[in-house]
Amino acid sequence: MPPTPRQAEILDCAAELVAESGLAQLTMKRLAERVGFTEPALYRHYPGKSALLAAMIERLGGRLLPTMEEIAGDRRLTPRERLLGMVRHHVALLRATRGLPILFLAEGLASGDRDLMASVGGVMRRYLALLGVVTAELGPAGGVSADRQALLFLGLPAAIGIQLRAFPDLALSDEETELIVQHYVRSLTLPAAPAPEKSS
Amino acid sequence: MPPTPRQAEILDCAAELVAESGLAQLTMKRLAERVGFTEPALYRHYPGKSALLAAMIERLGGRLLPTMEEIAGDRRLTPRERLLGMVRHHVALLRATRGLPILFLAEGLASGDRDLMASVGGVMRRYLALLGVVTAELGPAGGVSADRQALLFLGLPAAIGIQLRAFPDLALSDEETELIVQHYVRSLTLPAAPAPEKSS
DNA sequence: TGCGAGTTAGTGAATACTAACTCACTCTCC
DNA sequence: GGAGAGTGAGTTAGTATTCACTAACTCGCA
Repeated sequence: MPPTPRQAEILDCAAELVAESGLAQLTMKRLAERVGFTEPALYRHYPGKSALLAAMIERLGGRLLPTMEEIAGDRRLTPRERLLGMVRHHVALLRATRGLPILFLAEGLASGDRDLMASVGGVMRRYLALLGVVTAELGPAGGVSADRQALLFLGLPAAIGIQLRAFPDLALSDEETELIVQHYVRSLTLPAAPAPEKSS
Repeated sequence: MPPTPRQAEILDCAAELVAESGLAQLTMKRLAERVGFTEPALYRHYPGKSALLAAMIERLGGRLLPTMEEIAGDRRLTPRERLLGMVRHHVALLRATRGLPILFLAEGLASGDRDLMASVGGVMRRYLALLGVVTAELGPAGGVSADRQALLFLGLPAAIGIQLRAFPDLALSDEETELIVQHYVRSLTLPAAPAPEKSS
């Protein structure tokens, strides 16, 4: 069930509003104004706000997951290359959407809304599973099992997302971003690293 | 201005409520019930909700920053050891509070509330500055400048926080956590890593 | 007696959602 | 081809709920 043209227009406006001023500013009234008609008209296109949010998340997932699956399954690439490609794509999506995914996650965490967290969590779990498939090929590193390592590759996108929304003054250029992504994935996929000195 | 005993009691209950069911569930009414009296009585102790939230954040900062400063300034330790200690302490605080810091960050991001984001951002900036002091001693790594590297050490706590609140079923033991922290800091502080193969 | 710390009862604003209506457009039947 | 029914998509006006916050009171106590 792909969105109708009108639904797509609504989703576009909703994403704009959220990118501009956060999810709390996405009220049905403000969204209707942005689209250019009145509040009750929105309910002709979506049965309620949670359906609207779910559609937004599904749309984001559609921009994230298929490419992820493609990269994760590309056996011409080494596991390291695949992880690099996956993190790169995730970060690129974050930057292109001004941190939209992390805003949905933030809203889910802050509100405790079950449905919302189920939508967001569903996408994230599939993402983590894909990472886990690839880290499994690398094997455990530093005593950390493959599926725990997958969590680590969530770390950089999370940090980038936080920077985007909370510290826009620390903006990273495309080049800096690419360097950081490479440095990050490269470092975390080294076959063996020397043990650090014990801390007190 | 340390909190009065009654204020401390209120802050305790507020932290409990948030840990249990998210910041959206922290209403003045529910908080009053939890403390054991009625809503208007709260206003005898805090002039409003934002003052209450600010006090909660300041309290969290008080549990995070002094230890951070101590570790960052301990010149008996190598920079790697200091970073390890700082990340370890941050992660320990997250786990002890069931992800409280990331919930405040999430609320700030989702709500777009200026005052709240100023409180949260203030603590985070001081944290990032301390990390930056230490990464500066390490010098640039993989073409990433010292202050950009500081962002990276936000990545693991962020990932751990997300796991705590969004995927409690993936809970990490203390031992696993310590291994992950060590692996993470160790990997990201290697003096030089071989370049990864270029991805298409 | 004055004050700190509670109470009851209530206000106003914001929000998701709804009821009932209008109106243009299309399809059908003659 | 045109009258009439049905429908999709908008409108105005309103409801119920939830929230932070307040006014005005009570009560125990130094």
